[in-house]
Amino acid sequence: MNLSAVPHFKTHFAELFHVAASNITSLDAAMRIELSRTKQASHGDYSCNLAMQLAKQLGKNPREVAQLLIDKMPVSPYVEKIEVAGAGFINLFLKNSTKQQHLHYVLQSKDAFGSSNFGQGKKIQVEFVSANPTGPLHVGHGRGAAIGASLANILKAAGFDVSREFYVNDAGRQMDILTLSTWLRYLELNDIHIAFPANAYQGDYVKAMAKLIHQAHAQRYVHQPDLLLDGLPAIARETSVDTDEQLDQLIANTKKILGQDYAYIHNFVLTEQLGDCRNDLMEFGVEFDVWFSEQSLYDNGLVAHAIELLEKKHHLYHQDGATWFRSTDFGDEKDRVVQRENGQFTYFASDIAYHLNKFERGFDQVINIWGADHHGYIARVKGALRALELDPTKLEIALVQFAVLYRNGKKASMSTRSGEFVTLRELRQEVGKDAARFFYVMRKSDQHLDFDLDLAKSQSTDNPVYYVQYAHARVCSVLAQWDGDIDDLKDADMNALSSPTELALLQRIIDFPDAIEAAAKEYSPHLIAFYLRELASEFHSYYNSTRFLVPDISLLHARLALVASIRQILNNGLRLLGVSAPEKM
RNA sequence: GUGCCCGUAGCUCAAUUGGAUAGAGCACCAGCCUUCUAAGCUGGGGGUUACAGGUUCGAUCCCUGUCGGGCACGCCA
Repeated sequence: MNLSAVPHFKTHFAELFHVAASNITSLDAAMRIELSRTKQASHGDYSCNLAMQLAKQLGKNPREVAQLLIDKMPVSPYVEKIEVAGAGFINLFLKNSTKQQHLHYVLQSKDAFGSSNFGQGKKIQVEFVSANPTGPLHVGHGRGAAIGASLANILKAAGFDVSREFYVNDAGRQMDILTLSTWLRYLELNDIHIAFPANAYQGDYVKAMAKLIHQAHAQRYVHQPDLLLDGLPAIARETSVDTDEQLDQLIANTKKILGQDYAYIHNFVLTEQLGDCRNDLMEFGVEFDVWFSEQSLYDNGLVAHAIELLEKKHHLYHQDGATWFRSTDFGDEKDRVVQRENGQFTYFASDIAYHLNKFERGFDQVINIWGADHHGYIARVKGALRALELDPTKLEIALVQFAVLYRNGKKASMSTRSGEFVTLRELRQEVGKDAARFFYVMRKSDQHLDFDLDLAKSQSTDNPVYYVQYAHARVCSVLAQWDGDIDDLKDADMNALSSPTELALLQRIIDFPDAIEAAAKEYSPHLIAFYLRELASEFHSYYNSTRFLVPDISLLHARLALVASIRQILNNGLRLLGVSAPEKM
């Protein structure tokens, strides 16, 4: 059996309604025929509001239109009955046998059940995390990582051709500050002490990198530290530097003193931090197809190229020695500098080049997952795309709100400038990968997340991760005690699965591909977390009410086919979220 | 001050993007282990969807205003 053979009831019914409606009137091309799942069993399994939408156009009351549609509808092999209800809803009831037969598809599709061709192989890029490689990832990056990775999995399952990308900010001033910080720590190891700037990187990881350089090269990079304070006020000799201008002066001096060796240290710290970041993410179950270097945009002349393009299209002007992009022509609040008075391009300039490059790589859709604090950049980036005559609707920017950690019911400190912040690694060590991944995507991503550390660690009914995993482990335990071949269940007679609980579970199983499709369409991984919780809940209830290992072989096989299917879906769903599905707990 | 996002049960959050009687989980109360994992289940109370208008067959969702909260407003990245 191939996947396309799995019936998709919503599209099936939509097609039937389309035929019916076409027989009655000419359909507006913009009109979408939508099927929705009902909330109450008395309303059947699916309902359609098409009659209410057509009522005005036809000049008839909605219930009348509904009946007309039903009369003109081709017969469906899956439907038990169709009813008009309420204000003009059309409710469809699936045959029990239709629901029961669906288990065959689950057991045969296995890992692929839930996947679809919704995305039609369209090329889609998801760019996420993209943290400055200047220190360890913190818990804020963790949420972006979890959401991005889950979304990429979901999109892939929904039939998109997905590319995961990490944009490495390896070109900017922050990297210079890290290089300076590391060199100063290195000098300290050589007994040369210069007051450490307050606004440089304070973390212990900087000292660790300095130590590595010292161990490998001893005094090789000491040079002439007495020139370091040139151009700085005398006070800088006693107290630490703390303004941006002074820090920039220190960086300039360092570059002069180190000459060729500056590149070595710069490259060393970049490699170290990037490696650490990659490792951290890998342990978190997050991997990328492309690590895209900002520096490469400069090296290949793409930044200059992008700015030239804007110039040619007359969207730039020069003022106060700087070059400005007239983004107010494209809906931004104010114009933005792309090239500074000192000749350096701004971060925005490289970002324009980066997005131009993304579009030139031929993606049908590009998704940026950004921290919510970046929302002010959306207008200018989209504005730049329009200025370059690119389609801004191809770029979707998904904002992720911050996660706030709670311990003992109180806010846990998030980040301070002293370098003392909660890292993603610490979070993983405290609550584990599974809980962290699940908690991060439990809420809609554009909502604030209260991350309860105690709850994430607790091995109790309250913890939604354990709740879902426990359902999986329970099925495994039952199947292990049965000790038969699961492949035999594919041929089981499912007619015995006719209790309300069982039929509800079967419908829930049928819904899984729709849940993935909705999550893909809305860029909303939390829908998968909610779906899994509901499936687990219905399973636990079933488990407590019904015995599976019964003497009647036919009944036994039918029930085991059902719980084996549930296990398969729990497994598939948890995999999308990067959460393990343990066989024992 | 200006712009964007948000306001749903005591708490944390959903609600198929305009559909039917707004749903879950905590917490609270009362029950269920001699039986496939009690990390589980069953039942119960709890709401003027911040407030006031408007749009229509129909609004938590769309529009306007008010109140309250978050974020952003650099030739930083």
